[in-house]
Amino acid sequence: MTSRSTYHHGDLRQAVLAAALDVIAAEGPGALSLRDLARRAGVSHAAPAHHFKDRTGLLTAIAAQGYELLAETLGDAPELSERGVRYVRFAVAHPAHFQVMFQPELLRADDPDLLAAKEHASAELRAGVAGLPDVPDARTAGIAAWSLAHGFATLLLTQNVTAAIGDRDPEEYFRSLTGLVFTNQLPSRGGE
Amino acid sequence: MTSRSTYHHGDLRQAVLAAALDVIAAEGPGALSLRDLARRAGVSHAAPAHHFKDRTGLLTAIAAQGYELLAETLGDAPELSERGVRYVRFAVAHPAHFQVMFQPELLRADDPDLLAAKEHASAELRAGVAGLPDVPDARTAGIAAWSLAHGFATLLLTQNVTAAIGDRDPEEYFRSLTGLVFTNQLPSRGGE
DNA sequence: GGCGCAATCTTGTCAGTGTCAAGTTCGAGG
DNA sequence: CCTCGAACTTGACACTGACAAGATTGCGCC
Repeated sequence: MTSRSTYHHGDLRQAVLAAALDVIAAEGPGALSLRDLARRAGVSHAAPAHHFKDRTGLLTAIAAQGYELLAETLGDAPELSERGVRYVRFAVAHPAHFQVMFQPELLRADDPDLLAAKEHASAELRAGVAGLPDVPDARTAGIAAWSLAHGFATLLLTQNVTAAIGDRDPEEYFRSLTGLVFTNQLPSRGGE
Repeated sequence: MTSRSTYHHGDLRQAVLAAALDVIAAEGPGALSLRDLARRAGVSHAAPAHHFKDRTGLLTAIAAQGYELLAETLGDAPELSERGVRYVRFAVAHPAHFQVMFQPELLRADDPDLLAAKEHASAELRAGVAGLPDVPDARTAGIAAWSLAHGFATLLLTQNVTAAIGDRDPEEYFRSLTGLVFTNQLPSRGGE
């Protein structure tokens, strides 16, 4: 893998993407170095740039791939709370993608592939609240659900709830979270 | 400000911190350059290192300051939902701090100041769910509330809900979110 | 089959960065 | 006044992203 007889690598794009995901998952996007990725793939220092143009280009490609994966993961989940679980599942399964997707400064916001993938995932998210009964403001409800899932996923990946969930499965724990919320066991302003 | 007669700057630490916050808020932590901060303060390129040791040291100092500011902002809020609003308020008022606080790879996790500040803020968060009536699992309820607030704050700062809230005040919008959640207007699994 | 061409990869270079080491300036406390 | 340590400077080194120009290769098309 590191040595190669042919002049052309054959699948450099995929190799660089995979290596980048490893680095990001382990040390964050800031530790990403195009030259290091080139070394890992056994090519010259400028080879990756040919496929991604930029460091920003690489990160944008990762984000786009992430939105596609998210859309896939959400897939055809039957109802809203299950979509939340799927959202958490995605974050756990693809932490590097998740991290990059939500740091706009790292990305080329007007990239066509990114926009298309984002819209794709966005449609899946919206579908979750589309047929909800007796909800006055479906859009706000959707954002509430998104906030809950996104917040939990973020806190999970940043090691901020590891102590609380112990060795329980994150998805399962999130199910109990939604259970609490959806059955109104969180009191409001003094039981209003 | 850029020119200075004395050999000593006088307040370099604060100057660098302030400049760093500007840069981070505008272009993210990745755009941070110690040499650039030195230029802005009108000192030599290695001067900032004397106060923060590292790039990591600077970011750790920012995160610690952030947790102290968060603890202050949460302050003596009366009840849980109001603490959520305060949490969002903090994120909007101090976006640079917020961003850095939740990127562990950027920080020196064992820094004493950081740990102390984090514990300080954590205590404030816990206080919000301390005296909740008739909640079986207060810890889980706290994480649910934290997830909701944190998720909304993150989505807000990453421009993912700007379209939805329009020109409304983020805090006010979040209040309506918690309203939805706490009054159980989000249906569960088909009305179970 | 082989020719040309464009995609892929290499080599070389430049400015910019973080970090370390060693020297310089300054001010406070004895 | 003098010393000593904190604050800052100067210089250096390895590393990085980006660009330009050249080498190599596989593939389509005649």
